[in-house]
Amino acid sequence: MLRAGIFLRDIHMTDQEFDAQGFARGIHELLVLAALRESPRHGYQIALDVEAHSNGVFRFRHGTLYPILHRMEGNGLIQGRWSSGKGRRKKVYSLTDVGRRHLSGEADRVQEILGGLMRMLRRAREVPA
Amino acid sequence: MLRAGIFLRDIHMTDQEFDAQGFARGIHELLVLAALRESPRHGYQIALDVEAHSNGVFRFRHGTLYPILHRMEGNGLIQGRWSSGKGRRKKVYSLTDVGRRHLSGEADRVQEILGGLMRMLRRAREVPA
DNA sequence: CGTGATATATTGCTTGCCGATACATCGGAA
DNA sequence: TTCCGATGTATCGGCAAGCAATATATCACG
Repeated sequence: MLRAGIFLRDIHMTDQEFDAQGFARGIHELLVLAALRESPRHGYQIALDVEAHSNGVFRFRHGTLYPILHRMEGNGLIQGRWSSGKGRRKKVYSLTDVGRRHLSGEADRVQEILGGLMRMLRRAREVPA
Repeated sequence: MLRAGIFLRDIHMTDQEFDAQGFARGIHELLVLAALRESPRHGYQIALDVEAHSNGVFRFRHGTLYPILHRMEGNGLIQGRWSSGKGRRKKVYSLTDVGRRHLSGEADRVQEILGGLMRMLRRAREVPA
């Protein structure tokens, strides 16, 4: 595959590479991390939060959210504790230090990719009739 | 799941919904459509184009690209013709009318989703130390 | 007492990317 | 001449992951 490209000067600006498979996963993880940014929340609450804050564009299905939470807990990005209070049992997740760092790091990374997509879309918008 | 949300006024602005599975696929298809926007191209050329125009951020693997092209041809988004000239055999793809409409439609749709992600990331950027 | 919201969890189906592999042609270097 | 890398298209199999369906349980309200 061609390695060079048109914009040789900028080629070292970013060695980010787009991983299509990881991207969707990354978005979901980012949504979770962002939801936990300010304060700990339990799973169901995260789902409601994300949906509300995104005007319903982003929505977690239960079969999606919980496996993600478990995976992220396994990765050490978040930490869950069963709430000791009375009422329904709920597992409250909070950001770990790793998760916090990951949030800002990935935010930069993804934003750069989104920027590239935006540029691409702007060009695509100029479709000849 | 909660249907309402904080921004009731805007709720009808977009009934776009984020489909994580379809997103990665959609991005790839969008890249192909955008590459064919101006003139027909064959597969290998599309891969080089996308890679060059994106500073190497977006890159098609062969095992990814060709199945996608076949799928899109099956969907009627693009149309392929084997080049009749001499030299290596190559299949030249061009946008169909459906593909052209799909390009502008999806471009709008995706841009709106990207906008939402951007906003989310900006908020995530303000991570408390 | 039943329904719907809250709350967490698992299983299995399906989809899709991508590494590996295969096959073929062409130009240039050794 | 011979070999290698780039060009060019194609398929298969492994693996990851979302998500519908399903199960379980508590609580508020009518």
